[in-house]
Amino acid sequence: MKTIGKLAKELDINVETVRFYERKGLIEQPPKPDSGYRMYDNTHVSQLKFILKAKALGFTLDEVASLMSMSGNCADVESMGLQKLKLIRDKIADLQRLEHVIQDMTNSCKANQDPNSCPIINSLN
Amino acid sequence: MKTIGKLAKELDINVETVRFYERKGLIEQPPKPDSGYRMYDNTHVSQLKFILKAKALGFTLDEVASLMSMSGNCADVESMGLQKLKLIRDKIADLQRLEHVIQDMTNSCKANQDPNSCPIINSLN
DNA sequence: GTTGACTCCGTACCTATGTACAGAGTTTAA
DNA sequence: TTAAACTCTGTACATAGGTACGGAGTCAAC
Repeated sequence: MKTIGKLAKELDINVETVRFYERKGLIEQPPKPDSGYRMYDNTHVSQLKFILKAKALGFTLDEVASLMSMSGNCADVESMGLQKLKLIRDKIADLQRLEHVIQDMTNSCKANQDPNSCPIINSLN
Repeated sequence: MKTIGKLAKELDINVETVRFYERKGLIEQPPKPDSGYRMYDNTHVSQLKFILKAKALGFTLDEVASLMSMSGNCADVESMGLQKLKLIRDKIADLQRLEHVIQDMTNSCKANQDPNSCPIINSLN
């Protein structure tokens, strides 16, 4: 059993973040003995690690909550993964379009001989 | 000369957005005759189109402000473009890593035979 | 000339994910 | 035993880019 400070340090997150996740209902309420201090055990550590990993994969906190409540229903989880996958791919496609546009623009800048005008600014006008 | 409502409609943006950009200093202050109503001309239309195009390329409003104030200094503009390009490429790389991880996960789900466990949930635990 | 549409200003609200702080109580180490 | 460190609750603040609203004034059409 550890206090919130130890827990946060162990997971390298902020104390306030732990309380924030508690308010959001993402982690179980820890028991609070006489002192009023939250006391955490390894269950909470596991839950928080789960949240942090899922977050790192790009799931929002609401999605993490869903994932946790699906507890093992593989079809549902897979469907959520596929949905996220589609989102990621769409975003990649978006960014690649932007990449090419901006690449072209900066190339025009490099080729530009006229010091009094800029191809990027011109194409935005 | 047109009022803010006509302008907003022409550009298909919100009236409040126009005022918001004005507060941010992105567009010139329009004259306000006796009525107190803002009156816009084609200069403002051009400025707003510039903003909308730059925004669509992924520039933040602060960056748009910089772009507009660089007025023609091609080297500065190019440098900003290259910076944005790097950011976009980093983000793409990030997303591609995620894409592969989640792809692998959902593939494991498809291959999964055990109805009582989910490879995605397991790998997050 | 009146009614409805439009505009004004200032401020609050929204999303998502936290972070910070004030003032009070608790625990721990020297 | 006392000072430092920690925790509590509740609320405000932060980012970015807007959106919404209240109450008052103005304009346009019938």
